[in-house]
Amino acid sequence: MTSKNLPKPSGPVPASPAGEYELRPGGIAARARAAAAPAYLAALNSEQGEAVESLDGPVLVLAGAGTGKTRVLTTRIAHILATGRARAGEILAVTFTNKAAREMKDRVIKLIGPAAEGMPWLGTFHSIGGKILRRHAELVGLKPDFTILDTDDQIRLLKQIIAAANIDDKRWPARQLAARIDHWKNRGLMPDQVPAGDGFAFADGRGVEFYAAYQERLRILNAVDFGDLLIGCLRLFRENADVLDIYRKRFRYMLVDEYQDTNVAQYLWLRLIAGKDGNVCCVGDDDQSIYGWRGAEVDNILRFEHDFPGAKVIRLERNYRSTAHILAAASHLIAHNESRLGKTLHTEGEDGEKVQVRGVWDGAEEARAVGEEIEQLQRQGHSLDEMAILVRASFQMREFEERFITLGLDYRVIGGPRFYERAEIRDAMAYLKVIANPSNDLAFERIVNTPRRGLGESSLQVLHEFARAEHIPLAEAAAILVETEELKPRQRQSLGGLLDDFARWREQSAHLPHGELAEIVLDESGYTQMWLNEKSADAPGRLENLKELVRSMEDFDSLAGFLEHISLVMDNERGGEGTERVSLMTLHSAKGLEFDTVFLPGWEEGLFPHQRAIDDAGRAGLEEERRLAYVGLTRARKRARISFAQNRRIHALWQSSIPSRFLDELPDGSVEIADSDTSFGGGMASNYGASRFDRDQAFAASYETPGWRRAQRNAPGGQRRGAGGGRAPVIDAEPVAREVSSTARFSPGERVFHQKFGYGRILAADGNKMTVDFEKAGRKRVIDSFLERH
DNA sequence: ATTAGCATCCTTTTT
DNA sequence: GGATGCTAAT
Repeated sequence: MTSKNLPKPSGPVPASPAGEYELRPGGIAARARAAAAPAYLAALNSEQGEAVESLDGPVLVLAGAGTGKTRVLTTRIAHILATGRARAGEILAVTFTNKAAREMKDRVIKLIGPAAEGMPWLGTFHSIGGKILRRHAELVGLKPDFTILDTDDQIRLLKQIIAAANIDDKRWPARQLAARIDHWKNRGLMPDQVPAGDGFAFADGRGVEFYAAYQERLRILNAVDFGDLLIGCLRLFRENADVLDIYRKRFRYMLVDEYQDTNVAQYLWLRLIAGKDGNVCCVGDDDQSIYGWRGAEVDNILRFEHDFPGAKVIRLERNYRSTAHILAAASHLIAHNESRLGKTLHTEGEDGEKVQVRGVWDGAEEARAVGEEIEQLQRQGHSLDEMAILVRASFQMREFEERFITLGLDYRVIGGPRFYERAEIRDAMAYLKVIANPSNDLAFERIVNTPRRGLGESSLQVLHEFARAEHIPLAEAAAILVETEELKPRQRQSLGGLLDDFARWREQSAHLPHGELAEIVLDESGYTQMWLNEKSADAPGRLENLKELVRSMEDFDSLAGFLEHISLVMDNERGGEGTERVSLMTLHSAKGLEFDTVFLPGWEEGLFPHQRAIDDAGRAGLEEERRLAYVGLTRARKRARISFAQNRRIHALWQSSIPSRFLDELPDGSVEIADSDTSFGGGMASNYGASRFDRDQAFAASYETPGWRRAQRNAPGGQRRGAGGGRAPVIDAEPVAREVSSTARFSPGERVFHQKFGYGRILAADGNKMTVDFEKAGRKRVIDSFLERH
């Protein structure tokens, strides 16, 4: 541990900003000066301490799972403040999510008191980017009150652009273009910087053209999308050295959380502000990089020392979360990755239980087994809050939910559609946005005919044409048009009524509390009524959400403040739940969380690792999947339970599956095979053990299931997989074209046997998909390779 | 303007 | 299997 950066134990606090900086009298700062080492430092181990105290120059903290990453980050901030090296306003601290930002702020406050309260530059990349951009909006062609579009608005805008170019948006969907543009923005590319080849990927080379048109539209609307919050800054900084200079001087210390998740644009942004040798501290874990598919560049973290010459790299390898067995399993697994900086996690804790692996017949049995185990743990006094099921794909959740409902087991789904993404919230917001800013065309368009006012496409068309010709916002165009005969009387009246409503609401907004205003608006617009009339099952929930929205508005003192906040923040926090619940979520959303017991179902080839990941990105994709497995395992403090099913229904088709290769990558000594006595005789679970551990053969090759034996029998050499069965070939790390059996192996009328459904007769064949009328199970669609002639 | 029927998609998710 | 989104029909 270095101590050169420590404040001199009893000497005066460093000069300059320190003098201006004061904590509460007699607070921690005072004690820090008095004591040899401040209390907050004493709580750290030596590596953590070094990470906190290495304040000068670039530092990369490689923080393995459960090694106290957040503690380092927050203590570092506290340390900077307490030693008077910088004031709160001189520290830039960026995170990816608002949740992480909030948590960081709370913890700093806990460490050194409310002095941290006013950290204006602690936030997400986007919120800070937005803040900077707003201050200098004119320099990049925007007005300071620009609106931030979300994905939905973005797509509607792109649809218009595609339609305007007379392109079939069926063949070239706006979603796809949005994804492309997003991708470019993630890499920090403006339309004129997109590599020539890239543009051809959309609509025969018009992608870049549309990108440019989209940016132009945004500028006219005085709007930006999420990506612009960053690349807008890039442009601002590059074109205005003086502005960049302001921030370079201001941010004496910079901290970045989850550095492995940064994309190129974020890297460039940071690099511009920090320079080559700024006091930047990036904390991350290359082994937990799981967002490559949305633009994160693992390379950023792998190349850190190269990008910031002379950077100090500190590894945090002491794990405080998991038992030795869990840690061993995770470490052994992740060691199979090639692209990594390499860390060896260790713990001083107990061995604990081994990681349990269980083979089950199908998804239903998997859910049953997990449910049973949860109930058993519950009976032993374990809290449901300390158990989680982490799935690879969200469709896997359904089976668990169904099971838990029949068991009466309380569960909560984490993730899913965010509160503010729900249609009813977005509609309500659109009303408020139009009130706050009449020239917000996208918001106006969204609600002009919601609820139905007879203002359909043709009316809107007229509005659009007029607005465009006159270069005025839609609402303004509407105000003029209602005075004319352009529209049919009914439309004219309806639109006029709406405009009058808005005028009235706008008038009221000046003196009414905005919560109350929102209520009035939702009521008088007929929006509430619209949902009351709706008889679908989710209508009551939507009304509930609207109430929640009104309630949450009361926390803000101005409508504008609320709108700004909500476009960037608003999480779907479910506050005040009293009951204990099991958590159900995807592996991705589990990052950063921890539980005593973690269930990891669905470890099957094709599902996990996911076939698409491998097809799209080959070895890199596989490695990211492996990191996901690593993230999953390291969420567990005491118990990790993995399972795989032999049969799984994917897109309404039954497929038999091969256990995940990741199972083979777990160390024997830390894994045990669960004995599952299933309704199917329980043979296979122990066979799994036998083949894997007793005979010490390549696990998959000796895996004994009826389906597997059959596949082997069918193969000419009795060895190669997939050779004769017409089934998908070995799922490999490299992209592999799926074998399609050209000839149907069965014809209608034939009698067949299926492992799961028993005997039946072929009704129809569609490629390799067979419709079979089973004697016991009824009519099912199955893949031909799971059928046997009988 | 509303709605039924049809095709198509189906990994992960934040801002 | 199911959700979603568009077309065509009323």
